[in-house]
Amino acid sequence: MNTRRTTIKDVAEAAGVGVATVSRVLSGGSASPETRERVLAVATQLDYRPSALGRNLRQQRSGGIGLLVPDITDSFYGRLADGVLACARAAGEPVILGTTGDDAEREAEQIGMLLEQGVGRVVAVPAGDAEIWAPTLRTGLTTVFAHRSAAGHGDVPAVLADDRSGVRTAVDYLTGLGHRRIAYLGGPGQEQRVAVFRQALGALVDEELIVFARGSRDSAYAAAAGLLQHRPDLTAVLAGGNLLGEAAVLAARELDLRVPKDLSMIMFDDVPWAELCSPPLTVIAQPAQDIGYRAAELVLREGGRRPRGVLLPTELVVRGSCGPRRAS
Amino acid sequence: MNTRRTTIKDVAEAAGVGVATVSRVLSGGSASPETRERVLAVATQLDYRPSALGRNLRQQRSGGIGLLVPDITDSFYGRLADGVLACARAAGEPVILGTTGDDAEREAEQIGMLLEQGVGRVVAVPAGDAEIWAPTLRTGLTTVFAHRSAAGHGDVPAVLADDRSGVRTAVDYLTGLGHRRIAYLGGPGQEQRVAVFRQALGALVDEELIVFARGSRDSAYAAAAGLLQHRPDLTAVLAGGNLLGEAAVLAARELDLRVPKDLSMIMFDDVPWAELCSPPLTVIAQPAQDIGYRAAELVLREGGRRPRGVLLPTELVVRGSCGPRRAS
DNA sequence: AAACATGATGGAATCGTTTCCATGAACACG
DNA sequence: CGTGTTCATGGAAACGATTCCATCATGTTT
Repeated sequence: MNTRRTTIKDVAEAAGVGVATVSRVLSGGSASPETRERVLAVATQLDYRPSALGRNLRQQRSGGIGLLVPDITDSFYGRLADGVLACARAAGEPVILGTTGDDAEREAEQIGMLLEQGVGRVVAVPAGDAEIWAPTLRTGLTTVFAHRSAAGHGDVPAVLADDRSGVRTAVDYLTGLGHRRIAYLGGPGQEQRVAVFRQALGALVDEELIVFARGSRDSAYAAAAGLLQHRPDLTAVLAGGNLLGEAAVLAARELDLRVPKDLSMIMFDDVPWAELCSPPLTVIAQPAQDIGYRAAELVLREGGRRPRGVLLPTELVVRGSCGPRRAS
Repeated sequence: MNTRRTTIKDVAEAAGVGVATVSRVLSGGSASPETRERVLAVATQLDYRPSALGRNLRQQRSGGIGLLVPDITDSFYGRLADGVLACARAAGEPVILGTTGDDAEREAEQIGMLLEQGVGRVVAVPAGDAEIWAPTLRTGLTTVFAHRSAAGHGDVPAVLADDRSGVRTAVDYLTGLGHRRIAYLGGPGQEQRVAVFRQALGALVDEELIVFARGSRDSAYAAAAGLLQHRPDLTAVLAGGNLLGEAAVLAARELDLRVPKDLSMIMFDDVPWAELCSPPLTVIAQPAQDIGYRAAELVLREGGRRPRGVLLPTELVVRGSCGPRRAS
């Protein structure tokens, strides 16, 4: 099969015009109505599709948008990615996906690859801190952070859920139910949430009840089990993500703790299975898909100056995993 | 900031050689040891990264691999994508992700974009049938199907879970428990599974108990609820995916059916929440991640001829959602 | 009617890389 | 010593698009 791609040259020849004219017509430049029509007709007839390769090389950027998430297996990031994809599709741009495993080094590696590919726009859930991002930002990479911003963030726009309000609501709800010893089970990059947690809890804060896991399921389970075993006196736990929540449910079951009788639970991120769980989990819903969509929108808006950031609302969804403090 | 990228020309100049030599050294061609060393030294010192843009244009393909899945939000496809990403990362190749929503038209659109980007390799969960894929295959796109092959499949290699064995095992298990009226709740592209289901069930098959949903959550719920309401005499249901399983659990709960007392359930695809569910769901586990990894491996092996396909084993994981047939 | 503004048009340069080909040096063999 | 072979090397073409710039035609103003 000798089917070479049809190039702009073929179109130009078939339409009896120069390549420059074809390019102009196709990218909306000025051209006389009759030429435009002829070129368009020939182009569709020949089924001409401009090669992104040639264009990219010429204008020194590949148009597409890079997407860096810690773990595409995590339902939250799956939904976030879906939002980015939806926006990118509307704009006709391809999305290059990479996972960082919440590891700064791996993140740097992925950024290197994106740069090599000529990608000029990135939506990222940052793993490294601002210091690590600074050099790559200086390369001219248009960046928008999603879900969390780099610690000590520079002026990179970020699309975030309103963690502050979410944590406050959760803490208020739990203290309102009479709970005093409330634990926070956190994941990578949740320093700010914890700060708010401390602040909201005030005098009740107990540093031993603040525990961090790394990104993996194993790590989450270990942290949850350790917490519950080490401090059986706690009566409520706030899990900072669906992985952490899953781990907490598992660990509680393992220790024969009854939810919500022995232990009240709130989980960040509403996932479909929260309703299937027994008891159904009370959660703080985050608009993951919106976060992705808005971030993609922001990163594509290259012309006008971008707002510093967007804060999207969270919502407490009360189901059945929280109850009054148990009599101790 | 006037920081132009360092090009191969800069390296050549700094090393006192021609650009051709630099290119050869960097891509493993022949060169004298001392030149090679000098060029390498200069390249690292200048932090030179070859631009994929130039290379791609020259060799008419973009190296990267395209990944087309119905829905990145679905845990199964998330894991599949993770496998593809892992393999691609090992090979240093970028992955362009697109979602098809199990819609042939949208799939065609995504393929068009990939072609435009010069992508020459695709791992896809096909939505359209073989007839739809034929023209794109003729363009020279190296394709590997994952999870399912296009109906009336041509000679495209495919990496599949052993559905046949999975369905048989599930049916055997349910009939062994005494069930006679067993339903299949299917999703897009599960014709082959249903065929096996019919075959395994033999004389027990009841066409009314075979129901299909489209890809969405709503559609899955509608199908499940409709099935359970219309045929309250059925005693077991086999759900063809985690979305379908979720819908079935929800619908059963809505109708106050007790699992497994009133209704036994088996779900295709083991997801983390299957264990959290109440009762924990008996499932047929599929190696989603492996499927993705192997598919990527296959699509990257361009030289040697590829095997026609790979079949990966499934496994019945017995939990608590199946019981003996209820006394009717 | 001359001068000038406007707009359509095509040739050619350009992006950064790979690869073909010619050149020249070094070396081996008869 | 001459011829042939091997090898490293650099110049230049090619890939397919965009875009600068010169050219030419047309219409407008003085």
